[in-house]
Amino acid sequence: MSEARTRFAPSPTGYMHIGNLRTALYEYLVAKKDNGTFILRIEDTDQGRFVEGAVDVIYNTMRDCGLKHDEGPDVGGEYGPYVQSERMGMYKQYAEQLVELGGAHYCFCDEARLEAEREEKGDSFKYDDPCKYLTKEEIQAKLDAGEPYVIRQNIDPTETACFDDEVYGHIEVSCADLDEQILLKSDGFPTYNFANVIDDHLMKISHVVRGNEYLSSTPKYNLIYDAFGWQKPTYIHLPPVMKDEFHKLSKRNGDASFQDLVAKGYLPAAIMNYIALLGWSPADNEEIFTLEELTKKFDVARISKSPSIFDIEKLTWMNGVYIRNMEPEKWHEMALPYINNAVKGNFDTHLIANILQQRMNTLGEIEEAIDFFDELPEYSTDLFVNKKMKTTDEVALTSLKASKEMLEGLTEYNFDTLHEGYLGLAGKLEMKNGQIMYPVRIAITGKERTPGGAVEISNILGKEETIRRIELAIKKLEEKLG
RNA sequence: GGCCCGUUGGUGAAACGGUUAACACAGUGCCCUCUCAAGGCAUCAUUCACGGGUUCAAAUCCCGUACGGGUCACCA
Repeated sequence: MSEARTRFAPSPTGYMHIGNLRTALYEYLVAKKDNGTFILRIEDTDQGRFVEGAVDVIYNTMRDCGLKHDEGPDVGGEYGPYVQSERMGMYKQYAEQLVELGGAHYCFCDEARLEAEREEKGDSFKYDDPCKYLTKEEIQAKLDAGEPYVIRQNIDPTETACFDDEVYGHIEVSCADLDEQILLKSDGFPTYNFANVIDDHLMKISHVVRGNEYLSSTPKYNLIYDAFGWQKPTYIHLPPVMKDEFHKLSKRNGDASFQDLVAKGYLPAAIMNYIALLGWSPADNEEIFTLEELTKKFDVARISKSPSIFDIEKLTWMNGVYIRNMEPEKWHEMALPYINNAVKGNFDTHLIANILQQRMNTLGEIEEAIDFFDELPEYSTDLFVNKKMKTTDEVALTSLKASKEMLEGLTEYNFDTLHEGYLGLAGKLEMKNGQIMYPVRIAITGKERTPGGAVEISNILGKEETIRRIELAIKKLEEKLG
């Protein structure tokens, strides 16, 4: 048996849905698990939806996610072209061949009339095409007369169609419930379903991995494979990714796409890790893994059948795990643009990155967290009063004055001397650490909550600025206390 | 409406006839602590949509019901 070949076949719409991306991931995993081939095929035949630059979005997303395809429009391969619009000429002959083989027939019915009939009969409409019963001569005559036609699938209503899905198991339907759908349109181009079957066959796709909305049309696909005498692929249908109990995740509803998440400061690796867990679970309890580890762990048998709801909270947590696990240098590099955006002053960005790494869940949280460095925000002296820290205005004033003095006396100004200095003060004044540190931190940041404490932030701000801000706070408190 | 699929806590989920129904996120409480995080500990489903059945034994098998989703285009 040859290796697995899977394909990801997105339409270039300009963004990547999370659900689509998960499908791509699973397709990649199914192939790679087996040392197989992962193929990218662009399905761009929906002219109405054509968007400039959309194909690049697909390439970029896949590259960012580490989903490297082995064959595709940009990398080539022996089963091209990999862009559907470049394949349009090749389907007609297959449709005609299918007619020869008895799997389809010419249909000359008027589209408008059919539409009206459909309208009239409503939901229960099932078309019994009179053209099926045309004789060979009648058909030839119409063809010769240049009558417009479509090619429609033949389905014997007395048969039963079944297949075994790797996820959903045995599926069986009566052919009487299946529509004889159009395979080749009157313009000579294929319908999506037909093109799919032909492309998958020609590209030797061994495992068709796709959303479960295709579950009910799969028997029809199989009938086509059978009529051609082609080998049917293994089917792996996936449960949908939902936004809530009732709705699928979709861009139409304004739900987050991959690009949106990245823009909010989520890491591609974390996104991939998270979505791998939507509809699949590992045999052990590990939840954090690289694509490579995932490839080893992945097992189609553990894909679930029921829909799963996309939970941004868990993704956020997981993204934080990725940030915390990062090499400090790497994190600095990644956070730098955000830091530079929020802080223009001449501060040590490595130190800033350090205090952020243990606290940020997304890159998007950075700017707000460090907005006090450039300029001390307006703040109320009420902040100095904190019950848990056992601080009052008076306590704050005392410790700030002492801190100022201590700072001015420092010859070496770094984390260690600051730490020692502030703690020494607490000892000397017989105050709790918090009674010194808390007021100082408020004074130098003007914020109730900050990444990092008094020592860390004093160190980053530098001696002069720290003292200046403390003096300001002293003045404020003295004014207040009279 | 016909057909197909699904249903374990707020969320992702494990369990594949016998467990006190894992684990993770979120929540709650405590600890640690110079704030916030991070980290540590604890807590959070007498119950697996509901009703029958099979079995010594059912979340797990069978049948119904309810609810939800999908699909029935010369769209992809």
